[in-house]
Amino acid sequence: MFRIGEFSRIAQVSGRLLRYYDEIGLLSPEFTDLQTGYRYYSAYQLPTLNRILVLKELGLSLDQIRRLLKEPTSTEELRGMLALRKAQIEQTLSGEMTRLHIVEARLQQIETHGQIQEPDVIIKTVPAQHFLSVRDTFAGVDSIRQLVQKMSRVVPSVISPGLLNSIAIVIHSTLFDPDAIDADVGYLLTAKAPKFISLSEEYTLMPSELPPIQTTATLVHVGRIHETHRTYGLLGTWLEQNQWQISGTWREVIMQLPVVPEGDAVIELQIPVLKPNSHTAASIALDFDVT
Amino acid sequence: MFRIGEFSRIAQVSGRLLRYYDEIGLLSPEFTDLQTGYRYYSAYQLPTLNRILVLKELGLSLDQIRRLLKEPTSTEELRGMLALRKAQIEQTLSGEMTRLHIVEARLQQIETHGQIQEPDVIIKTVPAQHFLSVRDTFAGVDSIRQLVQKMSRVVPSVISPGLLNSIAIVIHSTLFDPDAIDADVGYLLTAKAPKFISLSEEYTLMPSELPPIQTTATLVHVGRIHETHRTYGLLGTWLEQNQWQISGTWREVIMQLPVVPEGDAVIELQIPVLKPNSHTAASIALDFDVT
DNA sequence: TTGCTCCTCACGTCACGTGAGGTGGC
DNA sequence: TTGCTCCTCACGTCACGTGAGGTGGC
Repeated sequence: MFRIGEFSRIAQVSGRLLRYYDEIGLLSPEFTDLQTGYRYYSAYQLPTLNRILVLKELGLSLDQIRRLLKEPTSTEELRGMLALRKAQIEQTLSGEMTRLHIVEARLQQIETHGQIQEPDVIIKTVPAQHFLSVRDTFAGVDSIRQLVQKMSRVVPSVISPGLLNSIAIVIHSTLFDPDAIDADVGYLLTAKAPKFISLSEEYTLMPSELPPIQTTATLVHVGRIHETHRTYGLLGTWLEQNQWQISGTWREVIMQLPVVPEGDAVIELQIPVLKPNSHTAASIALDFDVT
Repeated sequence: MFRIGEFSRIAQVSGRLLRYYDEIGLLSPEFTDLQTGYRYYSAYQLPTLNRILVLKELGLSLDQIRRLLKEPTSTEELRGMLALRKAQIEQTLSGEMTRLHIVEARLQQIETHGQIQEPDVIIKTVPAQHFLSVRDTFAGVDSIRQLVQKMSRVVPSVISPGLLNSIAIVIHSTLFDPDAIDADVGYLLTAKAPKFISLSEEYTLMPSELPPIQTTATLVHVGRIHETHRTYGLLGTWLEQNQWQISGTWREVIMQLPVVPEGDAVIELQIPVLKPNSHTAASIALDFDVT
């Protein structure tokens, strides 16, 4: 019989760990003195402790380990647990790989440019949204800007402001011709628009539903409305470097119009993307050996 | 100005997260109504939030991120943080790889043998230890066993039992010849032995210090003392499969002598090992792409 | 006025590490 | 008797998630 200190030294674990395992019923000492509370472990418990440590190393939770030790556990069940665990490891592996790539890219950039100027691109999912917009082929970025300004003045007085979210632009042109931009310009809504709205003789806002996008890369532009091209450039370069494929209709969500006449707007640029297939984590694991 | 709900929807994070970031001073709303406690965020805070999310994605802690955002942070400092982070990622990567290998091996074994019988090998470090032992060339495993029995009867009456740890055997023979085993047999001690001790006319226990071992593979044998060969076999096979290299003098630590005459002993087998070089995590990262 | 949104506690997560303050064992 | 070991709380870790119970805003 060993007291906790000896047993912990033999197994090279902390006493606290042994007490904790006792507390959660994972490994209790063979005998506990009820008077003093002293725990006494037997050498025959060492294999069990070692099994626990090995399974923990594999990344199983203490709860899973307890179940493995308690019941005789069918082979099927074990296979299931291991397969699940394998999938988990592969996931974290692939996540860590991505992270490593990005960290390395940033380090690289510091070396070459001595500067830190990576754009904060966020990949996210956007849900379906109600939209109330005008579609037209605009003669330039500036005419879009003028329409946006006009809407922001007129629409809130026509529609209950509680229904209105941000102003958004959906760009349909696939080739970017600065003199002929096919786009929808309008308001994102919190609920379905009841009907169309005439803004002027020229423009009528029509209700529609924007489809959801599974993965879209977003980058926030802070600056003049008509000067988003630089930010688009950053976003495009980033996508290329991180091997994303552009896949659908671009959107711009205007979070904030300029507060003072020539001030900064805040616009979220959204470009739908896809990740092209490549190696799986499993195929890589085969030729990987640890240092 | 957005209330917390809107802002959280725009950025696709939970309200709780925003409140938490406010609480820890990472990102506070531009304005807080002191009467109601309502938080109001500005669109101009979106880029900051996105920067936080990106840095978090890289695996930096919120504390590191706060420091990055607060001070203008020198390039040097950032380089340091990223380099540290890179090393961390490579470490977890290599750890996960090992885990994946082991999980896969176990799954493989279930497929082929339908059984689970992997030995619970533990890699650990053993510290330097005081030793009091007899060195001899023994004519067989059984004569070692007899000496061990004799010591366990005689020594505790000669030396204060508080000084004694387990009985251990250090095997010097490099080639295993069952009829001529060069070994030290004796007691591990809790403190330096004051002097040598005569056990009989034939044997005198001499004090020494066993050197520490950085990495040693251990496996616990439960069974007859002289039947450790099967357990050695398991340990050897495991080492081979996991590509460890055997590197030094083997040891056996007897945790428990048989309680009844032909009963089971508990013996920890220790084989010093080294990991031969192979790919580094970095070199692998190069040809890895994520699904 | 009725929902909806926001607020502040406060506990839970996971596997222990780290004291504090007190007692048993040789 | 003096150290050394062991004991039981109980808080801390990290980054929030998840209610509970109550209130502001339109």
